[in-house]
Amino acid sequence: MANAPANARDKNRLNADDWLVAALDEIAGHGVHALAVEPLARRLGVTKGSFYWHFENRDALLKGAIELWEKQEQETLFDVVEPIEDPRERLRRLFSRVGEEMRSHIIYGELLKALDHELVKPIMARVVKRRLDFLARAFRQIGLDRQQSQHRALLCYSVYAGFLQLNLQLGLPRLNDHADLDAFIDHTMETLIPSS
Amino acid sequence: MANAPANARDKNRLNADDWLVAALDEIAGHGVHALAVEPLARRLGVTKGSFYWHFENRDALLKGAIELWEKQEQETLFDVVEPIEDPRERLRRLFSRVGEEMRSHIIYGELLKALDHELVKPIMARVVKRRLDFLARAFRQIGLDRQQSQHRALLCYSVYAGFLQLNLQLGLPRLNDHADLDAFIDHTMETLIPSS
DNA sequence: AGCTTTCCATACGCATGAGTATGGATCAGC
DNA sequence: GCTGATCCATACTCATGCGTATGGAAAGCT
Repeated sequence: MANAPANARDKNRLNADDWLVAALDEIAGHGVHALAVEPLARRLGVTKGSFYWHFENRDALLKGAIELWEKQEQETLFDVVEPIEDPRERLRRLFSRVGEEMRSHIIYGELLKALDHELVKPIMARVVKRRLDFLARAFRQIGLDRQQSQHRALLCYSVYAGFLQLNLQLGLPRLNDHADLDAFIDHTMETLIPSS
Repeated sequence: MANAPANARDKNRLNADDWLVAALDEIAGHGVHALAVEPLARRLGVTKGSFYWHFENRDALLKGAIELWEKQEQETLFDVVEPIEDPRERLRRLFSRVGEEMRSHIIYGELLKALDHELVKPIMARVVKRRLDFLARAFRQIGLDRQQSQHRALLCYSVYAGFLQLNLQLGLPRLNDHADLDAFIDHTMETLIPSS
């Protein structure tokens, strides 16, 4: 009875969550296609025998890892930004998040690159839809009409997705130090968030 | 003497260019990581023996394919857009290209997803730099200062890169038909290209 | 103490893909 | 019509990764 106490690490044995966390590390470090059970087992100091006790197969690990990320993401990001009443301030807070919580952005960037995977696509589809709706709602509150709000939301989110790829993979020209990154984010907010 | 007449297909034997074209097809269809010589050989109706005659290894094929794409891309896109004098019109022409020449965009999107590959990164780095400079130059001519031009260029290019991922992989909500896509592109141009 | 559940190691089989070695077939040129 | 270059098939080796089968050790319960 009672759900397993999650990350217990009783003696030095593993549970499913340990594998999920390690899987997210691997995704963050080398991408979805690099997520393989044997290398992961080596990193955890065990063998495949352990893995196939906790999971049905590799896809189950991948699915669990992504859903864990989705859960953490929704808690640590939207539950903080959502309650802000002023829509402009809410958007600004959201934009400035790009310079923080790197791990989550990195994982998202890797998931974006794996959208062709049949397991990743549906999960990401609902994540993207939720975020687009969130953005569109804010622009709606600012005063844009329905169509403009949806377009502006997609525009903003495209910036986010594209910037992640360009900035994380290539070390974008001149954006190494934090000051320039902040300047760029400011420019982006001024351009994409209507002021009047 | 004289360079081999490229795509000659003399009898029914292959040359290096045939492999490069097929490689780009494979990249466009299933991404860089799916580019493998044995499946490609099957698709071409030959065996690996043929491949290793024309190429040193898989990396050579990948490198050649990307550079072929880069060459075609630079010819068919920038040589057409570059000569337009009015910077705003030049940018608009560039933006509207997103709805055309899908194959090239698809390949670019796949290359974006493979930026972690050591062979892809340097090539894409120079492609991105060239395009960012191109964009920044246009904004400079419109009247933005140096910093603003660079920021706006990066902003535009992030939109491009991100939109590719979202639109090509997920079938973005509501943007199925061409009319909505055009409307979104119009919205993007109005937002990102200064009017006065 | 004995039994059961939980977690993991070992040792398989199977598939895919890279790369090599070698010989056969075909075509050009003399 | 012989020769050499070109293009490709066949047949390997090697490495990696998935998934399974099975037994063993440790922990918990009774």
